[in-house]
Amino acid sequence: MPKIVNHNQKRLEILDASFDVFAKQGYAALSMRQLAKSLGVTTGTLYHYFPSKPSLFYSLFHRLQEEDLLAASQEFSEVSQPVERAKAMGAYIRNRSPRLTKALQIALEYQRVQPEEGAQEFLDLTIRGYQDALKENLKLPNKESAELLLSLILGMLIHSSLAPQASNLESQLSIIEGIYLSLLAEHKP
Amino acid sequence: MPKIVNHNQKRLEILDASFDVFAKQGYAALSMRQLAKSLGVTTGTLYHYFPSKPSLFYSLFHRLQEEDLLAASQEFSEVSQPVERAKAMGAYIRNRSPRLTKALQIALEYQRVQPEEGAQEFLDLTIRGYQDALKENLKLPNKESAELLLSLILGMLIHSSLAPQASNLESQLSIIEGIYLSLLAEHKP
Amino acid sequence: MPKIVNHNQKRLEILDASFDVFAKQGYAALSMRQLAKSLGVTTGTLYHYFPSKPSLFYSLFHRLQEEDLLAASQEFSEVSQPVERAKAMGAYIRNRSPRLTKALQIALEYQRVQPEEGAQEFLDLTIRGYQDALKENLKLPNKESAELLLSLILGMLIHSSLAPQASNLESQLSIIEGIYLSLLAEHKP
Amino acid sequence: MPKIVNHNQKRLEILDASFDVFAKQGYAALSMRQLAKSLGVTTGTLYHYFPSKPSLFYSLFHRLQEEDLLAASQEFSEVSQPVERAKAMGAYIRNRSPRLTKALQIALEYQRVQPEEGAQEFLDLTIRGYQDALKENLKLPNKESAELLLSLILGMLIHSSLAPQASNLESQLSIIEGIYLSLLAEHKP
DNA sequence: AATGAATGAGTCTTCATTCAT
DNA sequence: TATGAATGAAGACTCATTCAT
Repeated sequence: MPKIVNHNQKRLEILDASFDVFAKQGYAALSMRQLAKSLGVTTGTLYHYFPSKPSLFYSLFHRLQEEDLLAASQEFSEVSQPVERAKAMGAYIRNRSPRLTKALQIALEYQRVQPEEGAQEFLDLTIRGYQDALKENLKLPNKESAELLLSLILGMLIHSSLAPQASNLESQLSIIEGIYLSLLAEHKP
Repeated sequence: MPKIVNHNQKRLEILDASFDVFAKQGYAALSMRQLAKSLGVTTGTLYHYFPSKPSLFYSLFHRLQEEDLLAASQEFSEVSQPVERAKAMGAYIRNRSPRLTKALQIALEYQRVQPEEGAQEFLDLTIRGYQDALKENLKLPNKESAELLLSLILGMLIHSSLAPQASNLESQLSIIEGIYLSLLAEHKP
Repeated sequence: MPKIVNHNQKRLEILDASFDVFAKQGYAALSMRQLAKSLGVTTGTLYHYFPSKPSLFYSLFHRLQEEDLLAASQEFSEVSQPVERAKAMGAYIRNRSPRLTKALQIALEYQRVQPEEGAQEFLDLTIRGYQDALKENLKLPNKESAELLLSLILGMLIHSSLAPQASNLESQLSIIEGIYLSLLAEHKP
Repeated sequence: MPKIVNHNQKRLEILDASFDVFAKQGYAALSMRQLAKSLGVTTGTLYHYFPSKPSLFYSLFHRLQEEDLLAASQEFSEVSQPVERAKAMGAYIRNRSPRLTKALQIALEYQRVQPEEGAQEFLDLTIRGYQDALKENLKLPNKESAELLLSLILGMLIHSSLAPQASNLESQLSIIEGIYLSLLAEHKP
């Protein structure tokens, strides 16, 4: 019984430690041996906890998404005034942009690595989860505005990842806050 | 007299034919043998025209970017009324979204594959090129709005690529057109 | 008819130009493309004059051996006094040691490259040719002393090639001259 | 607990078993696959113990040289009379000539395979090691005579390897013994 | 639970060689 | 005669994975 607990706990430790390594190197360029070395274990140990490389990667992705959704709903709920919500949203993105960027890169690779059936469906669900969280937490009037806001956030992250020199997160964030408020306004009167 | 082959033209043919294959499989998952087979040549031929797999990939990326910038500047210039420009922009994205998505995926992998110095700089320049094209062709009032619009477009492409079921391109496009017009309006009065 | 003459002449030009390249790079490490490039021709041209890489190499070796034997018999004959012959021998080795070393390296590789029957026999004949030339030109009393003298020369070349810092050609040459004279003396009284 | 294998010992076993294979085929003509097959392992195993083909070859060469120097100093020390030392030397060469020849061939290829800086220096040191061993064990009067004797031995080995039919090891050995004695004598009075 | 030795298929790349022009 | 495009087998090396201990 206690073994099981430790087993699961160790699995999670491995996943958490793998996040940065995968984000930095990418799935294909990171061998199981390198990953093991980075974590200070051996390949045998990795295979003791995960049946295969893809499976480890999927588990990592699932865990990420769990955590992110949880964090999102915790962080910018509890704010009632639109203007304050707008600022909370900006702060959330600003603070978490490095982590969100890595997570996005991992999601993009997840799609490539997994050509099986369920993967796409799972991605769809995940994205929908983010959208719903946005809609709820930011009290958006409809699905379309949540969709657009998510696109905008994804785009900013991709943009600044692809071309850090050509992208100014701050100036974009303030425009986004404006867009958010106008999305709210459109449906208020 | 040698076998008559226009070396440079054949290079381009190979690149053009490689586009879809790379976009579909991704860089790492596509072996030179598979690529060669897809193109109906042998690996030897590939290496006759390109010194290595990364170099082939870089050439592909360069070519893409050249073409896209050219197409962009040709397509939605020549339109004078803001509302018409907004529609032209929407049409451009709608028509080209599959190709733009592939190109974006290739750009994202380009970054991973090429950790050398010049690559990041080149990506920055490329993105700036797109931004400038947007600003010019859409007569945007300032750099910031071009930046934001590009983020929005990138985000939509990523969004619909990651989760086609959870993303409605059409509804987003009409919102984007509105945003474009309001970006214009802000600086008009 | 004149075509044939040119053909043979070009063959020889290629062989002569190949000598240094093969000596420097070694057989295995020198590709036909590299060789062609070094000579300022194309691989096609190489294959026009030689049916294969081994055959080109064999031809090179044959040519070398022809030339060397000729040069040897020309150079240190015509000297009647033992002491002068000893000095002529020393001078011959001193002057030609770089070329002789390269030729020896090529001979050693020839053996490796050619596992076919005739090759060993040909090498035996060649070495015997050198021995006979030594015996004749240096008026050695018997086969054994020619054998030994050749070993000594080969050894010096190998020695100074393997470890230039640990080998002093000059001091060895003067000892060799002494050995030569004592080999002569043993059978004179 | 891991599979119990003494890593270092297995390395040495691989090197020892590789000696004959490399000596027979030569470095370039021996693929890692062939070598692995000869040793009854897989290429993966080879690369588990050696990071690359050159590195395996270098290790082999280092090991050879270690062993040879050790054997030399053990074998023909402990003999006090010059004439007996001369015979011991002859016996040593006679008994070990096949192995010495292989080692020499490997040394010659080592030079080709390794164009890096340290290699030439290492070869110089090695050869100097042999020379010093000769001088010590055979009580030679000076460096020059050790140099010459080594050249002679190298030459005999090369000679009989290149042209076994044209070379009589026995007759040369007896001449060498004489030369050795006269080298001793020159400096005795 | 954990190790790390072993496997062998697969990767990128090179090369001798052929052949249409 | 000469070119250089094309071939495909083979080379060095890597990697996910298995398994004896």
